[in-house]
Amino acid sequence: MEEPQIPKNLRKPIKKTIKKTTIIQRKSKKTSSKIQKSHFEDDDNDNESNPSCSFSSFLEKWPILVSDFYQIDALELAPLLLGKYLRKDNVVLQITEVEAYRPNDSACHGRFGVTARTAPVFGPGGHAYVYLCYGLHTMLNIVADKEGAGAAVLIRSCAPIIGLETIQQRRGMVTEKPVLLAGPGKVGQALGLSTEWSNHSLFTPGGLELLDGPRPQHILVGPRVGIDYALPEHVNALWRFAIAGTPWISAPKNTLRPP
DNA sequence: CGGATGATCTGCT
DNA sequence: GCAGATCATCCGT
Repeated sequence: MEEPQIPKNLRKPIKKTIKKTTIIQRKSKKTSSKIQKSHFEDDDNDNESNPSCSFSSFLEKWPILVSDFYQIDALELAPLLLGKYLRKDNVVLQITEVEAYRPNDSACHGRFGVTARTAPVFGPGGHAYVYLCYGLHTMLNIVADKEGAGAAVLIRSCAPIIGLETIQQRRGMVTEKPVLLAGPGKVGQALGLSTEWSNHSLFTPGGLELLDGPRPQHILVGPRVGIDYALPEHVNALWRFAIAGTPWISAPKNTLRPP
């Protein structure tokens, strides 16, 4: 699988990148310990904070989720995905913000039926649905529910867990701030996804995998982003979910509230 | 910090 | 043709 090129308008002049590096690296040491704190129930997890803790012990602690996990309504699956880990080779991201898209949902890509692009949405749960947005952003969804249902969960934001340098390289910026991974297009870019990853199985070892993860203590809900074309009942539905307290949330944040 | 804008391609409202 | 589950940059406060 080839590494997708960074689109021209998303590239930065080399001068600026270097300049930023020095500024950001100074700040990052302070913030990193703060970010790790206590948005999760079992906080004995030393994998993220202890650099000497090996990659393999992380993988031992958080096994790949099985196919059965996904065979439920997208509205039920979406909040369950918060805190789980996305892994592709040496990069691991933790899911912090998602949106559910469902059958008979005027905002869902499946609303016109099966097309070449949306076919994976109608497949069995547990596969990726990756599509190109605005011609340049790759958006990662996780297909939900039984075969034929037509439901998926959009991954809107993640926190970087392992492989920060690879993530920064793919994103074309050296920072640990939310601008690195808060937004669905950024997640796709950080994972190095192209539309060729659409329909990839997430429960089969190799390639892109979804691992179990800690359960968030508190969850926020809100209306979904960027679906003004949909019916009012779907525009207003509170089908966006995020981990309470995490900085890894896309805009707008002020529409999120406790359930 | 907020609003406007261009990039770039897919499927059809 | 055109709008779209977006993002980074530019220019104004």
